[in-house]
Amino acid sequence: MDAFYASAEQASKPSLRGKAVVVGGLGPRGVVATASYEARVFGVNSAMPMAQARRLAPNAAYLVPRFGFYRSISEQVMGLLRELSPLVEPLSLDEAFVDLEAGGAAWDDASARLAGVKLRADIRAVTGLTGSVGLAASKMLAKIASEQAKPDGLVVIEPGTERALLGPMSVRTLPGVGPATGDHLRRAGIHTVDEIVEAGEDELVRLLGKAHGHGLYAMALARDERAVVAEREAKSVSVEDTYDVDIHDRVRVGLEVQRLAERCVQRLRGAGLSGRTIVLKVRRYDFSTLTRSETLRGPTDDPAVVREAALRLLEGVDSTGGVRLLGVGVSGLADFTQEDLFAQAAGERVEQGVEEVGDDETPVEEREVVVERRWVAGHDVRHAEYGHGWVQGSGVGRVTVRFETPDSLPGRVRTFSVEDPALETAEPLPLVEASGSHPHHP
DNA sequence: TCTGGGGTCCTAGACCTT
DNA sequence: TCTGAAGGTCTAGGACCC
Repeated sequence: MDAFYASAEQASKPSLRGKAVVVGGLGPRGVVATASYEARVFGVNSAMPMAQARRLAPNAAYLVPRFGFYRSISEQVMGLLRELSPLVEPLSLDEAFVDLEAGGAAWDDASARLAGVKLRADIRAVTGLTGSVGLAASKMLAKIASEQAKPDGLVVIEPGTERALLGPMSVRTLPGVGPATGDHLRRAGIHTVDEIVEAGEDELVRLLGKAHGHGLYAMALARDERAVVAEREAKSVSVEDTYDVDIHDRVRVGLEVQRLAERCVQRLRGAGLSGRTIVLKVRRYDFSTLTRSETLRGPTDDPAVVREAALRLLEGVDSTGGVRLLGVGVSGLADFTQEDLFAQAAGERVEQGVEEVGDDETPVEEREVVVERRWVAGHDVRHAEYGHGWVQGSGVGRVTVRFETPDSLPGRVRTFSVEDPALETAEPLPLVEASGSHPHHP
């Protein structure tokens, strides 16, 4: 999908169409998740600090991501892909590999191109958004083709033309070559894919190590046999928070770690999983990051067990100077808690009050805070009189709403008291009229 | 410029077992 | 019994990806 989050927001909010839109974290330490093509003109790009984006494009619309909304669109698109083949490998909400041959949807150049053209039309019809398609004989090349196809295009890499196409490209084009490896290669005088081939496999292994060296050399020769794998199982579950200002108070750090542990377990349980290895992640004031992990005797999904493990790990971490990020993760996953009978028994004892004296501390997040209704910029609302709209901004007791829907003209703005009883939060509206949402072909 | 959140994979050393 | 090779597991860190 092209500039997915930003495009979804533009489709949902007519007044933003054709305008620079930046989606990402709005806090002082936020980064850009997606910039609309209009915003990219100003030099705004993914992963850029929000502060920098605001300097480059002060008049862009800045929005927080609405993952639930994007997920619902993503599911529609993935559904279209699964009609082409059972072998669909999602990479993220907005990207996936499809093995067209396995699905019988394509067997040669012409049929593949046809499938791609039709897919793009279907995506457009079902979601109202544009997607780009790259067609090639391997994952690596399909990915490169789709990059070239963006925005709103289709690119085929014809069999036999791969090496010539790849040769002059930057090493950074190849999957697995990021900033560090790119620098490493550059220092060795290797800038292009052709120069990787010239350097030879042994030299690459010497430079980058076994796995990476062999892998990259194969990629440079356009050799990529990786299969499209549907339904990859998760290997870890983690949550992390970056704080607006560094935390110095050790007690506060401990409380945050407990909160994160609870959230992590919620996600773990939600997925019907348990895990054996607990990981604590700490990013310090100077951005240095360290992890500490502990492997239990068996998998657990018990919040108390994960919380205690995380706190034990924290004891071995020096946080003087302050902490900017904390994270808790669980890996070594198993389906549910099959072999955790001992821990379960221990947990039951705890619940019966046999163990653990003096643990009357309420977990932080349980303490109900009396929140006034919060109007989140970018989120949908409904007003009793004016209908559906979205929050453009709020502050000092007022909230500004723009009244428009995906199929309306750009709407006008009104301001209300944050207490206005006529105003309520609302779900995002579908981008395309539900009726003809799925064009079925004869 | 000052760096999110959720993941995956690889490496390498320590330690243990065979 | 000693020694070494080989392999597994645990831990920490780094690179990369979207």
